[in-house]
Amino acid sequence: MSTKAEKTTAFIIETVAPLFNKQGYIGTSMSDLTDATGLTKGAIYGNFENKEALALSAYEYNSKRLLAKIDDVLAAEGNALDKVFALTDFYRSYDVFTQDMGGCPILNTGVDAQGNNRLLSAANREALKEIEGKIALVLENGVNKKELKIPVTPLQFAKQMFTIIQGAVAMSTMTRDRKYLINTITYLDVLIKRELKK
Amino acid sequence: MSTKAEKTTAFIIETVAPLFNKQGYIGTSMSDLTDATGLTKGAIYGNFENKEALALSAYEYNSKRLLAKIDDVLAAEGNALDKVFALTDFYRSYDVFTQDMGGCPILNTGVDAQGNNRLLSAANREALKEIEGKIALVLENGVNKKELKIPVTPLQFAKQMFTIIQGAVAMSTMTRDRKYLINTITYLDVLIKRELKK
DNA sequence: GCCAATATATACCATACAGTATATAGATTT
DNA sequence: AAATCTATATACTGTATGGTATATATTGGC
Repeated sequence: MSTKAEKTTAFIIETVAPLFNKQGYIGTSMSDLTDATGLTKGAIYGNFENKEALALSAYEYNSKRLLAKIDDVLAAEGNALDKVFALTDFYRSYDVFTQDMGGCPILNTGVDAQGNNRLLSAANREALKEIEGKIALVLENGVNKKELKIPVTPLQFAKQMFTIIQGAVAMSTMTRDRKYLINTITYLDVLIKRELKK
Repeated sequence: MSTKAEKTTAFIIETVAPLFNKQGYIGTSMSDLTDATGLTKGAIYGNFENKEALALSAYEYNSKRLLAKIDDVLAAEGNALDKVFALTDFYRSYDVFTQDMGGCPILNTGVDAQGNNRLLSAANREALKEIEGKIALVLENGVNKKELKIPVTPLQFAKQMFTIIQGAVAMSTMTRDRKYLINTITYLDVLIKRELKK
């Protein structure tokens, strides 16, 4: 159990993840990484095969943090509707949550990797799918327990919800104005109440 | 009137705009540009001060194309509601419109330039503001002519609408699935009918 | 069709890039 | 504590980068 290497591996990932997220894959150079970590190329290449492998690990680190948080939020007390509102509540201050990640990993990597990195792009699509699945599951359970009614399939509603949320994330990211998050989530809550009320 | 230079300047911008849009500012190298245009660095640097100035021109070219199209769409026959639906209709097949641009310039540049290029980022925010303004103006005219009622200010409603639209653009871009566009716009039309009906 | 002005191509710079081979330091085992 | 194994630092590749100085076409005015 080589604890030393595992620790530095983890340290590198944690330190480097926000950089990749903020600056993109190509926009982040190896010297950015050595500067940020205080380590040398030797250390980094000793722990990762190449820049792409590190970027992928960094993305997985970010997306797993987000997914874990969403799990946590969706595990809120109460019925399915309470869980859904716990989620919208989380996204209301999503900018705060993603601050030390360097922004929304889904949006940033999803757009950045699009034309530049197939692996990252695929990992991003996977993460997206997982989030939609988690939301859909809550809705499905709610339907089964007759806590709510949905006009479409749970997955479809989840996709619709998440699209609106991600729109708010995109707009507040691009304009650097958190009002987009706040106002859109407020409106989304109204919509959810209208649509899901039993 | 040096027609020659003006022509090549325009040619360079047109040829290069989709590349910058697809690959991002840093992700697009000067050799990408010489390859795509068939010109040499001498020709490019003879027409543009540097890479950044060219990228900015390319972005302006794309965003102006989009803004002109939006103007065109919002000039549709009929009352304000007809114009709004002409807009949602345009966005329903937005992926087709942006195909030869290399994707949505607002989203791509908005996210890419965020951490890498202040000028591009500012230009993008400006374009965003203009789009919102155009939509808001249509709504305002509709209110004045008593063609529709809005529960909030025209600008606020425009921002809300555009956030949902941009969410659909972001999701369909990241997943490469145009259903996000189609389904979200369909739902948005329902919402608009509900909210704006006089 | 010649000449001046302009526009493009060529050849070159310094620097930054991702990546590697090897040396040194640090930890682990006995 | 010695020896061994592992992890990090150093020094170095070759290549690509954005940018420039200068040479060569190409153009438009007369």
